[in-house]
Amino acid sequence: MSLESSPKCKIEDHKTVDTERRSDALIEETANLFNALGEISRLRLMEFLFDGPHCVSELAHETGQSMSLISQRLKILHQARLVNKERKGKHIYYSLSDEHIVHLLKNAFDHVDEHK
Amino acid sequence: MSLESSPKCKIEDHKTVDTERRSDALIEETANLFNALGEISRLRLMEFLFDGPHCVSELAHETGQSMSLISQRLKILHQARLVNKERKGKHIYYSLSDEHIVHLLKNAFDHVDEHK
DNA sequence: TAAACAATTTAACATTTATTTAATTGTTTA
DNA sequence: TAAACAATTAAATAAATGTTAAATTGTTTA
Repeated sequence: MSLESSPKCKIEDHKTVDTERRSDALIEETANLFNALGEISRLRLMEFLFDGPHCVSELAHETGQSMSLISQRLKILHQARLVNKERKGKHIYYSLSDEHIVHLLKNAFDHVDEHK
Repeated sequence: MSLESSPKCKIEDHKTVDTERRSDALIEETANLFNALGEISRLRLMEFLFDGPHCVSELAHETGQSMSLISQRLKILHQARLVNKERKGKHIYYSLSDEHIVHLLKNAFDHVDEHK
């Protein structure tokens, strides 16, 4: 932090309410969840999964993109625990992790849609 | 897309449900909202704002970071319509844009907290 | 209106992230 | 078990993003 841009106003100016702060770990994981959703192509993948489970080749086919790309995107969503992964024979099926996530996504879409 | 990694499985393999897709604009704006929340420092700022409106110098003071940095982060949150901005004298007060957003954030924190 | 204060902007740099292509791993089936 | 298929990984590059420091804008007050 530069000294120049440090605020000089008196602490008394501000009524510091000082509500309980969440742990660094919680903030970090939640930021990671949002970050995974914060990219158009990955968010589209999540939207595809509203229908139910899809395998990688299916999503690649539907979006017209390479399996490699889809797989890498799904990996990020999986690491953020936004999707589940289950192998059935040759295919690996991905699905939205739970109803909590479905709710969160629909909420966000609705919010943005209302504010247009 | 490379030809090599293009899926070769037959379309008949996949039961394409083909649910209505959201517009590119809606997906883009929603991704932008999530993206703004998808960074630790910005998410912390949002958490500070649970208390109520805070001005830039206040947030800089509370976080021990430069006003420039805080201002730039708030700008991103503001462009994503996550916070409102109101000048009162020398200070500009930022606040969470609405209850929708408060709800969305608390939801996400709860979800991540449960899955630990 | 000049000085002081609060916030923003700009430009440079460092870091992170997305995409492409090719190689590799794991599973099924002939 | 070899060939075919589905998915993942790795490495290289290109693009986007976060931070720092300095300059600038806008508001108040002496």
